[in-house]
Amino acid sequence: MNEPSPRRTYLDVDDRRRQLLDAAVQVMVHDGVAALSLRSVAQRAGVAHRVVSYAFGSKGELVTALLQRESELLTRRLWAEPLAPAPLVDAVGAALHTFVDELRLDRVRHERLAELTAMARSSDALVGAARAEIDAVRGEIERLVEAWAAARKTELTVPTTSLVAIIHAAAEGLAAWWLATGDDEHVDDVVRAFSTGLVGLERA
Amino acid sequence: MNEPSPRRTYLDVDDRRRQLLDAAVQVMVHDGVAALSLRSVAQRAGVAHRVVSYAFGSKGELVTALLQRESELLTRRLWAEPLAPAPLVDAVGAALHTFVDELRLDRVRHERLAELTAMARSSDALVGAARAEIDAVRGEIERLVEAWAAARKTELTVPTTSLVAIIHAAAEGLAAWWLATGDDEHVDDVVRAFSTGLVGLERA
DNA sequence: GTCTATAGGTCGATAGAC
DNA sequence: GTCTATCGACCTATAGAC
Repeated sequence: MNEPSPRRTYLDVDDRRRQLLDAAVQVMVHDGVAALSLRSVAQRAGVAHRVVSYAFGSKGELVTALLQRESELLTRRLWAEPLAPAPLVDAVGAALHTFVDELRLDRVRHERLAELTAMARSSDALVGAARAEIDAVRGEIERLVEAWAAARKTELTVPTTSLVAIIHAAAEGLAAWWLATGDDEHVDDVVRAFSTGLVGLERA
Repeated sequence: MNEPSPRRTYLDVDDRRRQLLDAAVQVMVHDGVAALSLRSVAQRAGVAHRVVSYAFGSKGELVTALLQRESELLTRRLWAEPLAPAPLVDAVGAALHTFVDELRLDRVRHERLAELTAMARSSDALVGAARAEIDAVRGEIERLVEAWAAARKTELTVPTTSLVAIIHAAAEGLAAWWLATGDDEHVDDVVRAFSTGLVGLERA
């Protein structure tokens, strides 16, 4: 019944952390953020729960690391594609479509990250990480916009920060609305409206 | 130290529930969703924690009732103003400004409701309530759009459901983006872009 | 008011890497 | 032999249920 030789596997702390974060993501996706605990993560990873304490020091550190890694990874994925060197309206419209497609590929995971982020905002210990996530998103969008502007060689009629804020808000809206409703039927309408809102922001 | 006469106050179950939900809102706003417990709510209301069990049966029922009441109340508040009988772009732009103003009046409370809703989506017991919240929002927007259309006597170039989805997504975006960033400086830009996206949806 | 389950945190011992 | 990572056991606080 019992294993003949318990054969411990020894990992470097950094590797162990990565492995445990993978396990944490699985727990979160499968059973929800509320199910995250030292024990559930340890069980999923096949180690004693003490190992999680050892690797992260405390649950707070685990959640902080999880939020950081997930938000960075998923944010990068969502904004991986460069903006096409086309008129602003078309470029952003295409980007928003790509954005939704990316959400679709890992719907539950994005949903759970949203939950984790919402939770983080009301926690003194995590509010910093939530703030960093938002800054990272803004940064990614800014990067895309600047690359696009350089390729297009046209001028904006508004400051870059305004355009970034608009695209950011549109993306948040798309994410929140689609994750909540799953309304595939109206995605095109919403994307079209959001991109149409950009007319006049680029000087011909 | 103790009150001389403990003078119990007896309340009808419905009144007691209302009072406890008020207390729950206070706990949630003051200490976050994670701090919600039978005991914290009871303490805030000044009753024995057993009373909360009696009134709601279980914590799940308490949270369900809380989510229902909060989402209905706040949704109604956000969409209380009728759409002005003006061109669609202007009417929706004004509505979105009102929407943000309303968010501002009770920022933390809206933030916490968002957290509660995100949590509800991954809970089998609460997903129904979360779904109902979304339907209620859609219903409110639909009501406003229909009243506006009746007053304007113009036609839409898209189905009503499309316009509702667009406004809904815009509102979600505004809420998520503004609650996350608190970026008052760019609210006007975002609202302008979102309403500009509606050009052409109304037949002149 | 009490019981119990859960979960975070900690200690001593040990297996395995170097 | 020493150091690091691992494990199981234990303690305590919290919170839901009865």
